[in-house]
Amino acid sequence: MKLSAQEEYGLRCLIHMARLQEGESLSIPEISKAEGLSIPNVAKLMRLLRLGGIVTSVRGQAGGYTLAQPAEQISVGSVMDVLGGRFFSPKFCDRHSGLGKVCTHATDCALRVLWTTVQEVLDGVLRKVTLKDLLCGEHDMSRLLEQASSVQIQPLLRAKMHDCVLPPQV
Amino acid sequence: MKLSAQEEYGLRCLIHMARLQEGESLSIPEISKAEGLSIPNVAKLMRLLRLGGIVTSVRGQAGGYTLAQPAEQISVGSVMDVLGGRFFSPKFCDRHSGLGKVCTHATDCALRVLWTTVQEVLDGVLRKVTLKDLLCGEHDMSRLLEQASSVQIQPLLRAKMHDCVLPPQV
DNA sequence: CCTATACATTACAGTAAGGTCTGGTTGGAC
DNA sequence: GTCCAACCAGACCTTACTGTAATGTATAGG
Repeated sequence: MKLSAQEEYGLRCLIHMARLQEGESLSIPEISKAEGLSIPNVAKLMRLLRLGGIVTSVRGQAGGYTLAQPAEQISVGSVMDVLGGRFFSPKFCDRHSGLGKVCTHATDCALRVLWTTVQEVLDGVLRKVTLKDLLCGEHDMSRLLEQASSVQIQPLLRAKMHDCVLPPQV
Repeated sequence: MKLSAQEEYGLRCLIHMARLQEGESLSIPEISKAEGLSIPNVAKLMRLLRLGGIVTSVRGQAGGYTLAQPAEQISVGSVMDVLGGRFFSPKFCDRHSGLGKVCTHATDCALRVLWTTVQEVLDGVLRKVTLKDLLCGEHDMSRLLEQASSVQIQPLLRAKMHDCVLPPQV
């Protein structure tokens, strides 16, 4: 449950692109120089982001990368999904059932509810912060986060609970 | 930023131990059987938890593991720290400065504020949930999480901001 | 004592992720 | 048409994570 290098570096590259004016673009060497990352590494990150639909590229001598949408419409959450996957995906329980085919707690799992909630809380914060928000300084950033961090996820959880058919408690 | 197998499996083992009565203990083979994990893997997980101070062990024929504290005093957050490390540790920026010695954004980094906030939000949820809470069913769990997920972290953030000496905005 | 049981420790193999390197393709400039 | 900058793609290497194996050590019971 650690922040990964790809997530950090990829977002840093995007921050530079969010500063561009209409019609401008950035090449891989330019991003590399600005961020202090190797050219091959930037190329890989930008490819990932292109495949994820976050940026678009133009080839050729005057080519480069631009954001696929305006900076204020790209959330940090959507970028994180592309760069590092989700904290708790639906496939997680299938892939971690231990030696048996199904998890011991398959029918009634308090952990699963916990992880789902954590995922919702994360989404609540990360989907409210856009690339444009990251352009301001630390100080302005903190103001935005005060709002985003007090997420109300009760309705989401309730809906989820209704889908669960619970066995009788022993 | 994914939930790791160690975090999931380790917590599952602890859930079984939280069900023990005073004076009882669980051996590695017992945990292994209950969770459907291999004996060596359980041994590795329990060793980690012992080194982290979460459980205590007794050797010998009548040995086994017990929780180091009552289940209601062990938070999921403290267990996660032992099993998978923290989401955003202070060392992160040092280790991900790119090719240069210091990060390009060292002086004023909106990302750093974002990650710090995410860490606070995670702690807000995970430190409020204890092993004892995980013993109940999914339904009861969701009630607890409704409270824990509406965290107020503003005071924490404000304090953090005061420590930052910000350069003048351009 | 001696033995069976159970934890402790170290080393190792398989797998996935992060980064690098190389050759290929595209497209504008001259 | 030729050249070159820049993107594109895949293979490759290094590192960390995950799970396994084997050996050592401590305690209870006969």
